[in-house]
Amino acid sequence: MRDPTINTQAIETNPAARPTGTWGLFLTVHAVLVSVIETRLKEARLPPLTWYDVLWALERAPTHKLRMFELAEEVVLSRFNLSRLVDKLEAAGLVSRERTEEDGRGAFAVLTRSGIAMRKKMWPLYYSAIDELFLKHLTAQEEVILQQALRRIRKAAG
Amino acid sequence: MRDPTINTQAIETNPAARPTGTWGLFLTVHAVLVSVIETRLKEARLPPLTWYDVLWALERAPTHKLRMFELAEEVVLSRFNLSRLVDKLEAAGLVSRERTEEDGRGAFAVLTRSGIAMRKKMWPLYYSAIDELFLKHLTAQEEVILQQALRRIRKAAG
DNA sequence: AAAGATTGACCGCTCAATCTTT
DNA sequence: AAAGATTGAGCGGTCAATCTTT
Repeated sequence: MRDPTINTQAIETNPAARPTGTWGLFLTVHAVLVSVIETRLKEARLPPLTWYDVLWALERAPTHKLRMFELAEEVVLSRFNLSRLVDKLEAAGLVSRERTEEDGRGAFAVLTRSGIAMRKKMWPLYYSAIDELFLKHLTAQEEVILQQALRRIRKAAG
Repeated sequence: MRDPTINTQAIETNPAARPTGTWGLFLTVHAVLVSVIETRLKEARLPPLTWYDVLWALERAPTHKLRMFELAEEVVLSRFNLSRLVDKLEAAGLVSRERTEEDGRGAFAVLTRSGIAMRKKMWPLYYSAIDELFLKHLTAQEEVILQQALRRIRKAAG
């Protein structure tokens, strides 16, 4: 007997279609919004979202610096090749590297003043895009529900 | 006078933080789930999500074929370089190309039997991942609310 | 000239290999 | 041997230039 939790018939005729289905919508909305935001950042001659991700992770850290492996845990967009991403931020003067004293292997990424300034410069555009494209279309109640659900999903996925 | 709709103070001290905030959670959940699903597909020696996207777009089409520009509209993940993506699917025997008769410029991407078979082969793994990682964590009511909200957001973003 | 599609060049992501220190 | 980080190779995405047909 087949697994009763899965209806094969329905599965084959009604897959995660692009326009229909909650998951399909989730993928589509993500793709569209990120694309629009990246375009706006580019038009304003500002760095991409991945840079913001790193800058903000460092700014949240107590001393504005993190070990590379700690930074990798905080950053979700492009967790790999962090070394090279930090290379670029360093070349742009937004972060600097610091070798650790206690552990010869270790390296810190440290936020510079320019880095703080850049994140603050990016934020208004980023925030207004999030607000206009995303938050404005949710009622307060919907936002609470969505946030709870997303937290649950994230926790379950590890 | 400053734009009263934007509270600069709040903005600077409470940006779209990674762990906090609905938008940050949205980004994180997307990144984590897509990553897990891609890993599972790879482990099962199945093609990536972008291929599924194309295959399913063609399968939805009445005659299992679409003009390239039509396909570009249906597909959301990687809308650009569709030519090369179709190259790969063609090399794998999952789609074939057909020149149009009425318009010498035109080209169709046509789903092959192997293409249909491959989508059907991918779907159970894909579906069970969606179910386990995403749908299972939403109540029926939450899913309805989420779907409505996402539709609204998508419509507004064009 | 404009539409439809392909190609070339560049950049970013991903993974495995490497190097250093513990 | 294992942890921390960097480097090299290859793949995939992005944009502009190109080619053909209308």
